[in-house]
Parts: sequence; structure tokens; C-alpha cells
Amino acid sequence: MTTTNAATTIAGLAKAGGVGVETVRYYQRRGLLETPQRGEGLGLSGGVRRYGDEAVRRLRFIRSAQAAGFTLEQIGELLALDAGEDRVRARELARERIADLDRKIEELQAARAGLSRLLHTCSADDHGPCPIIAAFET
Amino acid sequence: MTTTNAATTIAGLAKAGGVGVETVRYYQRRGLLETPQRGEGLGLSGGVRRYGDEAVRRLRFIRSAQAAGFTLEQIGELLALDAGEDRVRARELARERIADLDRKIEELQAARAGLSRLLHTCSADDHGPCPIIAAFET
DNA sequence: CTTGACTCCGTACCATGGTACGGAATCCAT
DNA sequence: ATGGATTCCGTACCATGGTACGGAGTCAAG
Repeated sequence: MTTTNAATTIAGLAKAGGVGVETVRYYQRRGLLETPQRGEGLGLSGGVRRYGDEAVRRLRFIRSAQAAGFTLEQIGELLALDAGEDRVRARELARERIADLDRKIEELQAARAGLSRLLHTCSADDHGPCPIIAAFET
Repeated sequence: MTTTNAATTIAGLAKAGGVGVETVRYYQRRGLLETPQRGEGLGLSGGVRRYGDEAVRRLRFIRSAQAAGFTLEQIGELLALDAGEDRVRARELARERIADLDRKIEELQAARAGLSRLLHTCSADDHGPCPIIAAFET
């Protein structure tokens, strides 16, 4: 392997990814992270699982994709492209997700703009009905 | 009462709000919509519940606040403010929600940037491993 | 070689926002 | 006044994304 393998335990992995140990396990159960073999010949019945840089990268990818609003299932799909080595499909998925993101960002920005306007209107004076409340009362 | 009361049943209310009957009941359970008294003296043990304009307005309020990203719990608070006329609290809620939105928007933009960079790298040439995959593949 | 921390694993539980089910009551049209 | 549609109500279930628990095994420092 060409990668440096700063092996760590599950707690180190979790910390590196900014999640809890239980979350890492959950991702393993979901098939998003692999579960390495237990340490070789260390204890009587096998040691503790060790995780390298790859696991950390994968975990970080999951978190960042998740922050982008991808569901864990969608993330699994992206990860599954691994098997097919299908660049065309990977690009397709990436483009789809980017389009999703653009739509979502726009939505949120619109919502923010609306709320912000209401807030300023409401702050401007204290007379009459609150425009924030009123805005939702169509 | 000064309001016109075009009384309808739960199905009519649900339809007017663009939700299912079960959703209306759910909102009632959550305390977001009130459950009116059953019809007076119509049947042996009381009739069917009737809903007026007020209920329709409230339901629409819920849907539209929800579209702005408020949770049902936050919406419950907003509805309570409607009665209390507490503009200070309404502004506070709005500011909180705006901060939430800002955080979310930033996250999405970061994720979009990452994905976009990968997509362009992958599109640049068709040789070697796909960088989109590679990003989480070792 | 003990002790305390960490790991492993299965299983149960949590919140959020609903959706579905089923039996009894009620309504409405014919 | 009868039958099909609605309503009422409690309760159960669903997906998503985790979090908690408990007992056994393992590790690492003193």
C-alpha cells in the first residue's frame, strides 16, 4: 500500500470524523464504512479493530455529503460506484446532486430573505399586528 | 364572532390545507390545531366535528411556516405568540431561524464546492481513477 | 497482574413527522 | 330505513438518523 496507515481504534476514528463511536458503528451497520478484521494474533481470540487513513477519509466524506443534505442511502450509492468504476455514472450522480444542492440552496436563501425582511419590518415599529405572524396567516 | 364560518368536516379542512385527514389529526394531537366540540344535538351521542375559516387559516399557517423550515414545535410556539402578541419573542424566533438557515446554507455551499471540484477534476480527463470515487476510496 | 479504560456486539430505545388500521358511530342520499 | 361513505378514536407502525445499555473481552499502565 502506498498510503500511510496511522492505525487507530474506533474512538480515534470517531474523533477524527467528529462523530460518536456509536455513529461509526451505525455507519458500519448501514454498510457505509467497512469493518476491518480484528487485530492479528494480538489477543487470545483476536484483538481490536484498527482503522487507517482510508476509513477517516470515508467517514469525512460521509459527513460532508450528509451536510450537503444527502441521505445515508444516497451516500451509499455514491460509495457503491466503487465496484463499477463507472466514471460516467459517477459524474452523472455528482451532477444530479449538485443540481439538488443548487435547488436547496436557493430555497433556503429565499426562505432566509423572506424571514429577514419580516424581521426588519417587525423591528421597525411596535404598532399593529406582528408582521412575522401575519405573514403566515394567509 | 365576526368571521364567516363556512363549516366543513375534517376532510374538507384537510383538503383546504393540502394535507391528509390523518395529518390534521396528528396536528390536533400535537396541539397545533384545536379539536372543536362535536355537533350540537345532531345525533344521539353528539355529531361530527365542524371546522371553520379559523381552522383553515391555522392549518395554512402551519404549512407555510413549515415550508420556511420551522419545526412543528417552533410552529406551536409561533401559534402561541399569535394569541399573546409577543413581538419580542416572535423576533427572537425569527432571528434564531435565520441563524439556522445561514448555517445550513453555508454547509450546503461547502458541500457543493467540494462536489463541483471533484466533478471538474473527473471531467478533465478520462485516464486514471475517477477522482470522485477516489475521494473516498483510499 | 490488577485495575480501569476502551472495544465488541446485540438489542432496545429516542425524536421527528407522519401514515395505516380497525371497529363503532354517524351522516347523507336514495 | 338502509347502505355506503365519513368520522372518531386509540393504537400501531413507518423511515430516518442516530443514541444508550449491558455484559463480556481486551488493552495498556502502574
